Amino acid sequence: MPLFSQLTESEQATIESIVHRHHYQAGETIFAAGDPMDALMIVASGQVKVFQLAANGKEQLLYLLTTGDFDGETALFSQANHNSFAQALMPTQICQINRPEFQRLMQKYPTISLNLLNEFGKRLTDLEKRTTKTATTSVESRLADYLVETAAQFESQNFKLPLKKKDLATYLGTTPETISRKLAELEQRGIITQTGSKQIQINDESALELL
Amino acid sequence: MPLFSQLTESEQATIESIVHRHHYQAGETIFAAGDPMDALMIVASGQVKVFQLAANGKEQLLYLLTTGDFDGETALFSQANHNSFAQALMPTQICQINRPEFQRLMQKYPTISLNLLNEFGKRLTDLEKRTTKTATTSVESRLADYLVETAAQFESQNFKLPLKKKDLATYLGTTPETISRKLAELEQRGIITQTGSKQIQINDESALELL
DNA sequence: CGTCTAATTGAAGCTGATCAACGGCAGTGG
DNA sequence: CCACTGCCGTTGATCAGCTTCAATTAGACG
Repeated sequence: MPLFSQLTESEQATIESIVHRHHYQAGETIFAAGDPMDALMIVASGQVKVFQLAANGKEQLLYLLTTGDFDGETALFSQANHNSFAQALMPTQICQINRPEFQRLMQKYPTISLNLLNEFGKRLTDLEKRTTKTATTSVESRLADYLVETAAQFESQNFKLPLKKKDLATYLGTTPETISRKLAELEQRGIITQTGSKQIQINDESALELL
Repeated sequence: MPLFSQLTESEQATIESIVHRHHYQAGETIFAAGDPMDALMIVASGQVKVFQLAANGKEQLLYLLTTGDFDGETALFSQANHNSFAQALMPTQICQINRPEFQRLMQKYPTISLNLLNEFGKRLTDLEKRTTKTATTSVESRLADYLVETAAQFESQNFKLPLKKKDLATYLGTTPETISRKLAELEQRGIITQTGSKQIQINDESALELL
């Protein structure tokens, strides 16, 4: 729980008692756009995708949350509704803290708001970068970029995509067909190899980087 | 100064004494990507554009700051470098507060960090929405959306674009040529009228909204 | 008044979306 | 254990929206 990492064990235990736990199966919706947003959601285990739906029905993947990630902070201060959807991608444990209780925590432990500010900052920086990439570069280079970043996360040149290609497409602002084609093209050029389904082997990282 | 709005007058006066003032002319660079980020920047008067440059040289406009807006918060906690550029679009007054002094302020007046959190939240929500729009809808509908929002800000159906079309293009993730064409098309359809340069008259707001 | 940048307009080309059909894999139920 | 049924992913063909390049005009500012 990075949010509470600076607290002592007994303090963290107090938080345990405040938290409400929920379990979701793969495919289940955790919240939908329009739902009142009155709690902070922390992913205890599993994987959650957070996305928006455009008026034309197209999906945009915003965040992929895994253990320790959280969401729903935006309106922990002012009342508001969700503007995105959250869906479990696998069996997932969620902890929730209500707004009033979270506000009390923040007052008691100011370090929490600092952690929050840091997390917000990271997210902003990340989104700014993604916005720029999506608007100014080709699908090919966005995909290349994603592969490099993902390899860095896994600390391995051989990894399994943590996402369905369908979702990866909406993350990169494109379609599954295009992803499929571009990956095939990269493989043909010898830059990557697709072993199993979703399993990717990077052969020439520098080539990827200069796309 | 929305950041300090909850403080008393004398407290705000104290802040006055901490602040470093700078003046920039139209076109001047306030900071560039790679510069060390060690101060919070507040726009006292004027207009500032914050943008990123992609590897291919293309520009992406992220924020347009006017009086009272601020930037540079992302690294008020951890040392880091700017990843964007800021440029004055007209004669502009800037107030700066160094990291250590700002941190002291935050400790003394916790309301400031709440204000910061709120502002971060707004920015995140806004960016998420923009990312979705850019990735999932046509230039036409993004432009229509922008016109509606801008009219709402000015509280008038007849307003002057606060931006050069060139910059508007990078804001909407397209090119000046396309903006020009789309505006001409909207005018031909009778939905808007372009009176002076940059002066826009909305004739049929509902038509814009359903694009 | 002259210069420089912004904006417009035209023509051409390309990237990527869309539509449709097929193959494959996984989970389900008999 | 096998067959059935969806969904995911792939591949092909077509098409449109937008970018790009180039040339011209308009506008801003000293």
